Amino acid sequence: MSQVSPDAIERLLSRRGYRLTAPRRNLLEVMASLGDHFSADAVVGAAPEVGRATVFRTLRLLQDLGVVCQVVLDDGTLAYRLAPEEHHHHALCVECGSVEDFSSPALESVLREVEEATGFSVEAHRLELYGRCAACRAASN
Amino acid sequence: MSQVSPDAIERLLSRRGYRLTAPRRNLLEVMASLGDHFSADAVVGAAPEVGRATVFRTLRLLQDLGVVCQVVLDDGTLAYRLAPEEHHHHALCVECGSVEDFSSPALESVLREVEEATGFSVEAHRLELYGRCAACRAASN
DNA sequence: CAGATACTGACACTGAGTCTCGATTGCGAC
DNA sequence: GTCGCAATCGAGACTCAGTGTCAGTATCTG
Ligand SMILES: [Mn+2]
Ligand SMILES: [Mn+2]
Ligand SMILES: [Zn+2]
Ligand SMILES: [Zn+2]
Repeated sequence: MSQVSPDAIERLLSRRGYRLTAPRRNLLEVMASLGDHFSADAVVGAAPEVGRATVFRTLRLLQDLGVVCQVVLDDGTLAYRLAPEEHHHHALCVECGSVEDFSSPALESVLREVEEATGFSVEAHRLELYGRCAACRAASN
Repeated sequence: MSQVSPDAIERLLSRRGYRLTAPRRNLLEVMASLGDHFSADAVVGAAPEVGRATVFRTLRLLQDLGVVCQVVLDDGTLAYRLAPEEHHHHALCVECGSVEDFSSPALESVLREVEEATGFSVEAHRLELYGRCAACRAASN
């Protein structure tokens, strides 16, 4: 469940047969510097040397590799996030804007119950929580 | 958990002090005719007499009233849906494209456990399932 | 170090949603 | 009924997100 370093991602890229290009290295650094989630255009803005199309291509590639995931904000817009390769969900703080990953075996097993009850076979799912993080709650006690 | 009729929504609008205008009536009919979920532009296309801005304004109003909800498709794009006012989630069939609502008390109680374990206080959440519906599974047995 | 080809960047394009502002219109008051 | 006026509307320009094309460039393999 730990953060993936740009370095490790570079190794993953070449291991999978993708080329290690300057734009890709560049974008990995930028994303790591942008905090816990970022919009596509924030990346574009922070990497002026890299073309727009390349930013979107790279975002998609990294999603396919499982090291970038989408975050659905409360208004429905999408953000992106360097994320652990494992399955996880997001808890978004509406006060400070932070995103935390979490996973819950109990939750996954409830989904299996839903499958049995409804006949729907779940191949993938997405769960986002919106609320206030522990730090913000402590602060405004 | 039942479908909300255009008529009932019209009554809801005036009860809340909103005007019953021709564009609003028109859009409610159109949405009811568009099936279980639809894009904003599908509504625009199906209601040529109504201005684009009004379509988006009306979508937002109906979301605020709780009779339209967002559906996050598997690629992250948003669709809309005339939906029950109660809290619910979506099961999207990747084969036939249908959307079904469901709710699960067990799931909600797991979220309360997550709250206690993490200190994050959940004010809202969003869960979408992607898979194959019972009908499609039966068909391609 | 050369060649095949994966990758890039400029640019034009689509789709989704917002904003402004002058023109309409629904509806409560009379 | 009709009057007044705030609520609403429509046109259109604008922003932001993402895609497709295509000629040029750079990476990796041999
Ligand atoms: Mn899960
Ligand atoms: Mn729920
Ligand atoms: Zn917070
Ligand atoms: Zn189906």
